Amino acid sequence: MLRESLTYQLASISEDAVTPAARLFERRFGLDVHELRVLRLIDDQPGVTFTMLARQTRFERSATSRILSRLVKASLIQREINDDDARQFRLHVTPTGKALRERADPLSLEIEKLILSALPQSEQAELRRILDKLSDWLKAEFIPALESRYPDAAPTKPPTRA
Amino acid sequence: MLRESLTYQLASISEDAVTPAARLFERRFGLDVHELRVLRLIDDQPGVTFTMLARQTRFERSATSRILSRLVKASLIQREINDDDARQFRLHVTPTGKALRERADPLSLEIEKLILSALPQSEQAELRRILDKLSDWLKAEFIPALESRYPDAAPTKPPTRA
DNA sequence: ACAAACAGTATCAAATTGCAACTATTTCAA
DNA sequence: TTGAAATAGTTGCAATTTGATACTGTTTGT
Repeated sequence: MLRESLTYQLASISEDAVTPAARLFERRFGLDVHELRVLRLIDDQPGVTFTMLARQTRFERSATSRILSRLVKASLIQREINDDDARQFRLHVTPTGKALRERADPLSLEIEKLILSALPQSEQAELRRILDKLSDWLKAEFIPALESRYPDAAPTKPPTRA
Repeated sequence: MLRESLTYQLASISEDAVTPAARLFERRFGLDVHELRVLRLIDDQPGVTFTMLARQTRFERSATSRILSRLVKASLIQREINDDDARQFRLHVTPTGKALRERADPLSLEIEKLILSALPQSEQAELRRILDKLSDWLKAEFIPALESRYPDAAPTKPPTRA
């Protein structure tokens, strides 16, 4: 009988942790976690462009665009055309958006502290260290390693060029 | 600037790890990770009942039922009515299903080993230990803890009974 | 023998996704 | 300087996924 896989365990943990917390954020701020994440990304990089943003969100461009529209409609984000290149928007968080974020961040930190309260201090730090290492490795090296061991793992779409 | 949240980091890791591997399983075995998981659950508990199974899958009953139907159609799982209670099915993996699982398990183990190759042995063990602890705590204590600190985190549906 | 509860499936509308088409602007080259 | 190709971002649409509800068949208990 196979031990529960690491990937499944990670997915379970994140789901168990995220789902209940997400409901709380939605109740309090009217934003789901995706919207909140986009708000934060923009706030941390005032003037980002849509394309830059979409690269960071890990959802599709179209999904990102729709989230953005909702944030704009809610007056949390402001789009303004870039003087240098009128195809681009520069994105900014409005004062309302900043105020919302300032209320949301402490709650995020509290919840995170609550989750980590399952572990002694020493293990909290250790976990973070290990996860950082693991995510760096996954982003940079996992896919190449996987595809070199299992050539059939490669995506079909962009193959070796016709 | 808020550090990337733990929950988000966990979700990212699991997605980065799962998505490329899932494609491989689909190619090789024609099963997605959910189906494979259900197959394994049944194989580990021959004769489970649908309700028991649905409790373990963490998807909805209707989703579980659909997955099950696909597995049955593919002749990997067999449903037979329970003699004691004809409302229930007892689920069994067919020989075909067992054969498939026997091919899939080694691949799972290899991929897991590959992912963990990012870490030295000592940290691999440490990670597992900490994650086990964390997931136990989340399953048993997180929701109550969250709801007692933030009463508005409670689900709306089953409230305090009218 | 009949009402209520239970196991599991099927159905259908709503939400989500991903792709491709589309508009507007810029670039570059003839 | 004009027009083809590339780029930024949005929108429409079809396909899939989801979730709730209804439904069938069986059992339980009175």
